[in-house]
Amino acid sequence: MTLRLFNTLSRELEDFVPFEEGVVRMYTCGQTVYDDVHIGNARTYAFWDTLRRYLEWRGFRVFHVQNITDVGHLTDDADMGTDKVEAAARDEGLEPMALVERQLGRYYRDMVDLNVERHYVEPRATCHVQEMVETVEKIVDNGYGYVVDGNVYFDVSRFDEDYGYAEMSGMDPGELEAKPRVKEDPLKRNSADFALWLKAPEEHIMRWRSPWSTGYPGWHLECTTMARRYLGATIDIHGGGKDHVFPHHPNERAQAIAATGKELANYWIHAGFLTIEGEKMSKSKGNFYTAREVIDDLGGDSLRLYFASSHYRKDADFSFEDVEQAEAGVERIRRALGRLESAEGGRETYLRREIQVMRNDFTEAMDDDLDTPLALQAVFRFVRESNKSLDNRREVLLEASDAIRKVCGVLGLQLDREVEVDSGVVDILLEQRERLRDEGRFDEADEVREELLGMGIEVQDTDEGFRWTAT
RNA sequence: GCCAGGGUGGCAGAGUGGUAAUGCAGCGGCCUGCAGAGCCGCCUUUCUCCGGUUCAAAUCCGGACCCUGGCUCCA
Repeated sequence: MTLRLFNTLSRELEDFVPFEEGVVRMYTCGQTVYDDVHIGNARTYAFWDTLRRYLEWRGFRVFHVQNITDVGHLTDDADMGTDKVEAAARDEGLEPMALVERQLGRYYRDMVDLNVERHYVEPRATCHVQEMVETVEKIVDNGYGYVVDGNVYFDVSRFDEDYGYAEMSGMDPGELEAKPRVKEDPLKRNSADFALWLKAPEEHIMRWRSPWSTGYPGWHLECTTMARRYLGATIDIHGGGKDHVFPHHPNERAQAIAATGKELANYWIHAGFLTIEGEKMSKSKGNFYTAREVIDDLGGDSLRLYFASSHYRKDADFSFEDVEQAEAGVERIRRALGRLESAEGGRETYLRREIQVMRNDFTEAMDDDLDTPLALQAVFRFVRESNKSLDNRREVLLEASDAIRKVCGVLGLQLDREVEVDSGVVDILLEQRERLRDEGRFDEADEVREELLGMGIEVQDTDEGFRWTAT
């Protein structure tokens, strides 16, 4: 069995073979920290996290770099050079870097609650401008860039002739036309060309020195430069949202090849969108939720299970109801773990075979381009098996719970519950209830149960006595 | 217009030629003092529509309809 990934470059499922045996170098496009992480961003970052954890499950050593963009590139109007970070900072009356630091804090809090692991390196764009300038110099030296009035542009038609530009997106550079709403930069030779370096207008705060002008880098440059800086000339996996299929990734790729003659990445992976009521969420329509509000409402595990329950390349239509469904699924898994870990066990060992079945099914599903919904099927099937198998030896039950935790861990589930209760009081009430039940005073026993429920303690009676969980 | 991807049962969502996974919700049963959880069964001859290929199609071919995204801000 080998892992197969859908490579946007070939539009086919391909066997995944890393450049160096046993090691995976991956780079994914990260957050521009001028605003809060929304659930669409969260889905994509959670997916990279699952991909990375799965590669590790498969035995690879993974170097995963995800950038932090702390400078805003351009907004709608390509000519004006307005910077998103700068614009957001102005709106809030903050210095740009103060805004960045605040948003970065919020970003990390979201990632922690989503159980997205820290990345190997999290390079910041503003720390690498000098290296971006060097990339542009190489591109110009190799004849793929041209300078006009302090600006530098990438010559797409020249690149297309030499290497082919349309491979990933299917977009023919000759047929590219700017949308009517975009004011075409008159300094470009062709519509398909894009900026490598732009001269900063007087009022522009973000500005760096370069051989061509005091200005700022084109927005495709940071990934090209930082991926190579930390992972080497050709990386294994480059990921991003599917909106990057064009123009961002073809341009990154073109820059990298133009600068060094080497392919930037062997596998290009693109994640689908989360929509709301069938429409892409966007700031202007206001139809989006922040990851924070969903996490606060339903918890990180619910969100991770919700994400895992649809395939990463497919668009998914977000609704709170669906996350609530996922929450119920998380509870089902948690209860099964509770049973396995607290049961006394018996003498059987047949559950061991089922553990192996689950692991195999899980791996097979994940090998098929990270089919997490199918992988979940294996988990839930095993949950049912284990619920029926508490007559197995205790060590087997613990193996089973460990297997569930590991497999769910790949999907980013933590499955632990915060318990903050005064166990002394709880124990007294539980004891009291048992006594009342023994005496047949059920009405009073039920009152105690209600009282416990009010404290967040749910009591359940089982064959082996009562059990309680914190809600 | 050009490029890309979709339409599966109440909901979500797998499934690329051979009885439609799995989860959620609902209903019935077992269990229970009751409840919950758990287990068993049902909802489920149907996969947007129309043709075709095949012993056999949600799955392959042809056509239609509908939806979403990208086309230089975007996960």
